[in-house]
Amino acid sequence: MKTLRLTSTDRTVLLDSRFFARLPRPTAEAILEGAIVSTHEEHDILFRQDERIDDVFFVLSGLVRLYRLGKDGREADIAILPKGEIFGANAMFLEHRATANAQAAEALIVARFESHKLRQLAAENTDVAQALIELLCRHGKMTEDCLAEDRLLTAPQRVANYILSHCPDGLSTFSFRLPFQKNVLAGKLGLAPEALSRAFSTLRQSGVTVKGRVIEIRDRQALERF
Amino acid sequence: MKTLRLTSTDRTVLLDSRFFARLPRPTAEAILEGAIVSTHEEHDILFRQDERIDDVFFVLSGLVRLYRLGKDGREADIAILPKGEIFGANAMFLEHRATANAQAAEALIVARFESHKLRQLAAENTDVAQALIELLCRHGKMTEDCLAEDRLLTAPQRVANYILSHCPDGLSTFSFRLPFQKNVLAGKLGLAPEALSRAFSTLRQSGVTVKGRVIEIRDRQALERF
DNA sequence: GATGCGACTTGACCCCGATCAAATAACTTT
DNA sequence: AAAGTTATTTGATCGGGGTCAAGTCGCATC
Repeated sequence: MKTLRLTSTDRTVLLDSRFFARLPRPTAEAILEGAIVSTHEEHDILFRQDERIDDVFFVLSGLVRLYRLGKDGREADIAILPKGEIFGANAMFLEHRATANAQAAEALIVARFESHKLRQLAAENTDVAQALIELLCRHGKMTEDCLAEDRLLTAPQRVANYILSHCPDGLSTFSFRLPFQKNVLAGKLGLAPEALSRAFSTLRQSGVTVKGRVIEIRDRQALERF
Repeated sequence: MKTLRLTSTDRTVLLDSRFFARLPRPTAEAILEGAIVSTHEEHDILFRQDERIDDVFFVLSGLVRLYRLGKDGREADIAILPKGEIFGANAMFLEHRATANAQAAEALIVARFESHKLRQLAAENTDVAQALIELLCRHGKMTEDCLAEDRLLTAPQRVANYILSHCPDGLSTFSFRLPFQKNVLAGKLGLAPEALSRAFSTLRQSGVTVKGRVIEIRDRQALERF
């Protein structure tokens, strides 16, 4: 891990992100003040479940995987965070204890902000508080979605859903590139890699073609029916 | 459904709840102003997923079940809310759309507050905003816990966990009464009722006795090992 | 374009938990 | 307390997905 200071492109990524974009510019700048940037290799651990953390993290580039560990060492992904996402914010209000492990799912650059400072700001400034509230609502809803998918959908259905979530409305045929390794996608969907693979081959009969990381859809309706 | 006004015991339940207790009394009172109370029969639906809701709800007595519906009509519980819990708050910040169905899991009394008013208050008053933030963090963590349990634990392990969460530290032998029907517990744990029943009989060999709603533990350690 | 390694797929097998059906227990009502 | 519900348990069966073991593919490197 190497630590650096914010570059000007970093600032752009930050200020354009959902969280900061809704804040008045000076407020956002105030938070950026004192931010530290660090780079990490794939598989590096940023922090562990139940560990004390005193920073809030922001993904400048790369991918973070949040996961919990079972007693037997098995891992359950809680969330996959791409560029522009914040994590570790909930720890601020939960005794500063991380609720999950955070790992770089690929080469990664993060910015970190002192959480006591951010928390202080949230306590004084309603804009910051609002931004946090919206962040937490969005994350909460995503976790709920995940839980419901796990309980209601089979593997092929989850994959179909995932694909559809990347397919703009209206288009019936469509193709895109997976934003990460199938490995990671499997974890995100709560599946073993083998199960993801099998799900893709099941979906072949509904017009889904997989070539490396590129997914092609021939028939949106068929997927929706699945 | 019948609608009433707040009784004085209602006020006590509200003001003693985690959400309101952390607010300055006058602020709390301001929110209670204009609250409406309604009673519901078991199985009544309070609102449906994606429906517009303009209130935040508070459980005065009874039990609420939040669940999502699958395309095939199957249901997945997102949360079970006992007396003192708030729900529907996240909708305030998500276009006023409910993220799940809400149903009375037993005879129920709820208070409701106009969400635009509460939201307004949160935007002006940092105490209210803080209270909301903490609420959302707690709920978020609970959903995460649920997701991780689903992915990491077998049915008997989830049940063992649930029992342990009701067993004060230190005690090795212990007994308590389930706060709701096994039916509801099954849903909360993401199990079919039959699976819950079988889980209980599996745990019998680890010193768990079930008589109606009463659960008795002979050996805490055995449960923890499970 | 050959080589090599890691990512992905496929096959075989098995276990957990869903589902359906039926029996039993626990409550309500009367 | 008897009758009728409604909850819960138990049995039997089945399917989805996890795991382990081979392959095979894709991609980077030279």
